[in-house]
Amino acid sequence: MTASALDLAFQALADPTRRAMVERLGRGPASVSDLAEPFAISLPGVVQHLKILESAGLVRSEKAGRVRTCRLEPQVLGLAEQWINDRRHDWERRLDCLGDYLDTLGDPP
Amino acid sequence: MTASALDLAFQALADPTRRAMVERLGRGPASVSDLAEPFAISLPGVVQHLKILESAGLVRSEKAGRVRTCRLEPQVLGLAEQWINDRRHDWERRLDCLGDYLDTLGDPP
DNA sequence: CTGATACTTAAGTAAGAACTTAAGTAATGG
DNA sequence: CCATTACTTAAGTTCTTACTTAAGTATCAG
Repeated sequence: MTASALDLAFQALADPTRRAMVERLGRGPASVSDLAEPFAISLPGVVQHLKILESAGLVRSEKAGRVRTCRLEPQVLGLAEQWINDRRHDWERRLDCLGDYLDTLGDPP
Repeated sequence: MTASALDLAFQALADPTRRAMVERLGRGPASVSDLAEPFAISLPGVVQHLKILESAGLVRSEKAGRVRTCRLEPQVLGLAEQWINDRRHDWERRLDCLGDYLDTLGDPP
């Protein structure tokens, strides 16, 4: 099953380590070692998380010399935000309609 | 590892079947059978998805007679949206600072 | 009462996720 | 050069997830 952009984005954000990495990258670019520093896990573990973030399109990285520099890529974050926003709007619109309906009941001709 | 509210929310939203269920519930309450109808999976499969949505706090359900009615619970959706929003704001603020810095370079006294 | 309907419970399986350790390679600083 | 530093690759383990089928238990309609 080829996962959609939203599948990959939400899946990537579901892990606390990966969310912390995204939080770090929100404050500016970082090397792999920088990203790894706050965590108690091995470096290959961090790199695996990074790969998941990259294949979700949330992060981009490039290597210069022996240092790989990672940066946040905000578009996909926007896509996820938009999906949630749409759901909430659906829900709010429904409450409005219900309100209108209740108004008609309490407001006879 | 006890998962946080955001872990549970993003994990729940990472599955396309569950997102479709949330989309459906955004348009109004539904029974378990209603929710199951669009999908090619078994009813117990649907109920398992529903449990995940409920324990993430995204959906609430109650049983009347033999029918369980499910509704969207928008607060946790708001929590997830807020987290994403915060990351984007961090990122945008950084670009602003960079812009200011570049302005000072191009604007000598 | 009886047979459908609407779930519910239990148990099993196959694939995926999140690590690990061990052993690389490839730049750099001295 | 040569030892660090900064990753990279490979492979193995364990836990979780997303299903499945089979066999329940309450309702409700006639």
